[in-house]
Amino acid sequence: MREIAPHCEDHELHPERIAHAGGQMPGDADLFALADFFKIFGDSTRIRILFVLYETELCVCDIAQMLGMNISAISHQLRVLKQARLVKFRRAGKTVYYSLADDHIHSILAQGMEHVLE
Amino acid sequence: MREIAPHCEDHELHPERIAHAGGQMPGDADLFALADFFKIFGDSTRIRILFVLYETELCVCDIAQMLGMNISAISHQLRVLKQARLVKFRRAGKTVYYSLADDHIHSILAQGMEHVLE
DNA sequence: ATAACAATTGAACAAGTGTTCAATTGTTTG
DNA sequence: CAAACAATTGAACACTTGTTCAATTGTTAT
Repeated sequence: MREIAPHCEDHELHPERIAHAGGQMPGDADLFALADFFKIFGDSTRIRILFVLYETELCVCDIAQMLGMNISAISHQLRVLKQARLVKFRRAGKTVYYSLADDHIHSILAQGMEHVLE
Repeated sequence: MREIAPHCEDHELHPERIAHAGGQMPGDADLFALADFFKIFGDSTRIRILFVLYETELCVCDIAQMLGMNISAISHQLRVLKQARLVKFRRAGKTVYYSLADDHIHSILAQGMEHVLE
């Protein structure tokens, strides 16, 4: 028997505010999707990968060298970024070139960085 | 003796691209700060808290009730949001009211949600 | 001062996550 | 076909993180 929010069970403290806040909220599914979306950006390795791809496409090897990490680690993170559709790729012979998926990603990175720098 | 990016040590694959990509990159400190910033949004409980606060201020008890979680869990997450300056608060007697720190937070949430919904 | 209530805090636990190492896939060249 | 190289994958590990429970702080009212 698990107790949840025990203090407020009987007397809602601010029912009118709760009604207002809950009025036009996104659904739970969308909220979870949003958290998952931000989660991708919440890792320094992935952020650094996204920024080295900000202006040009690069192969896995290039990225690994620029970040001073081994290729396997980069490849694992590229897979995450790929699945989240933040990067796209094209194969040219043995080499695979990665780049940002679309301009939306640029603007999200830019806005986030703007907030951090202020 | 740890090996890093073993394949590309001698022959950089795309030195001109690397120079281009690394040209006007943010410094490492800013990149790590940005990752930490996004990390805050990357949890469904925190995202839901931010959204119930989107239009109105609420006390801890209200939030706990709306999210169906106990007060302690909410309070812990509010501390994280407080430290990251995503929410502000005011005390009124025994009750503490939380609200979004500034309009910047609204726009980041809105832009993120817009991306998820498309 | 004592009681009651909102909220915070700390410790502990379970669950999730990023990196490494080794092995494997896919592609090109001799 | 075999060798070489870019990249991917899986398993294991250490590390981080969110929630819970219990105890504590801060405020108000009797």
